[in-house]
Amino acid sequence: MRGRTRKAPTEPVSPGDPVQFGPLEHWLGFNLRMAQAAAFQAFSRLSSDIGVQPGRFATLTLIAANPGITQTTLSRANGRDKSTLTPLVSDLVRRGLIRRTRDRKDRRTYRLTLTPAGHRLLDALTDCAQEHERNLDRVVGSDRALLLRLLRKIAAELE
Amino acid sequence: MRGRTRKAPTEPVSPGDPVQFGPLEHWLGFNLRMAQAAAFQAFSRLSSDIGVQPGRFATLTLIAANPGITQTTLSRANGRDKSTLTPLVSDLVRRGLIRRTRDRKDRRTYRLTLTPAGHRLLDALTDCAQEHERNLDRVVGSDRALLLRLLRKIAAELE
DNA sequence: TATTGTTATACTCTATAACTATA
DNA sequence: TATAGTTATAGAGTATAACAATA
Repeated sequence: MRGRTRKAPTEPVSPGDPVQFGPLEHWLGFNLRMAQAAAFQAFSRLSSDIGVQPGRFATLTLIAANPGITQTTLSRANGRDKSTLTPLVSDLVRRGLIRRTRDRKDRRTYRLTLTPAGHRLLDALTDCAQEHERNLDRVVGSDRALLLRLLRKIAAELE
Repeated sequence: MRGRTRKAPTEPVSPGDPVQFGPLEHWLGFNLRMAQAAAFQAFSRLSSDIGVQPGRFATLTLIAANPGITQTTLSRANGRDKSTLTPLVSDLVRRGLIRRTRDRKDRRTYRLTLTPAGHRLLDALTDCAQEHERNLDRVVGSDRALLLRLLRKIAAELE
């Protein structure tokens, strides 16, 4: 098996030479990574003047869709440890985008909601996301629904 | 537009409650990220006993497919700065997986090749990747070719 | 005892800028 | 001057473990 994709050692690859991607080219895993990276960068460019990193977008959207959500629930919803949320939440509070209020019944938990400023910023980010989606639609055309279904299936079944 | 996805503030979301994903659910960008993360984690699990991080895989494959490639060419091939390659290459050399040899004509550049141990390790990783691809194939079924084409198109056209 | 959130710490991946050695 | 690679440094993003407050 070894050597399948090797060029002869007498043809070293120099800057400017075309690069062979070998078996990577045919793998879904690799192309999923490349497509995701390209899409994320494109969205970052679109939202660069909003003043909040694109990584905050999902967090703000989840708080908007689940007002009063707790930090632990929120961290589970996007599959990260609760400790990763502490600095993120502090940052969003400091910017005046979200509000943390203690639960009356259970004084261990905080309830998260968006402030009016948070809603305005999320609306701006959502506009970017819609423009981004229109760009993606232009690329995938009529296969959009199928692509969405396949991506969801991958996320669900590879748990 | 604001409030489209908000629940009434009288129903706070507690741990255990179902979480609303709001508009995220319908966006290709978000689902691309979720699918990629799930696929990467699945591959990490499969390759966990090989003793090299899955992120090294693309680097090793590119060196195998382009023996004698220089660090600058390699860094461009996967879209990262050349400085990010220095510690990565040092690590792979220290593990005896790749060889760095100075070019005779241009003594500024190094030529990278896999060692026999590097080829053996890449073969093992490739076996994992093939198993991973079979798992993905089982998820996407007969839509594999279309999915691959769409992912490539996204990566290419969103540059 | 168990859970919520915080803190301390560390690791990966990435970037920019200034540097060296060669060209 | 320009290029290949290194170094120093920094910033996201993530994780684990130990902890305080509360249940």
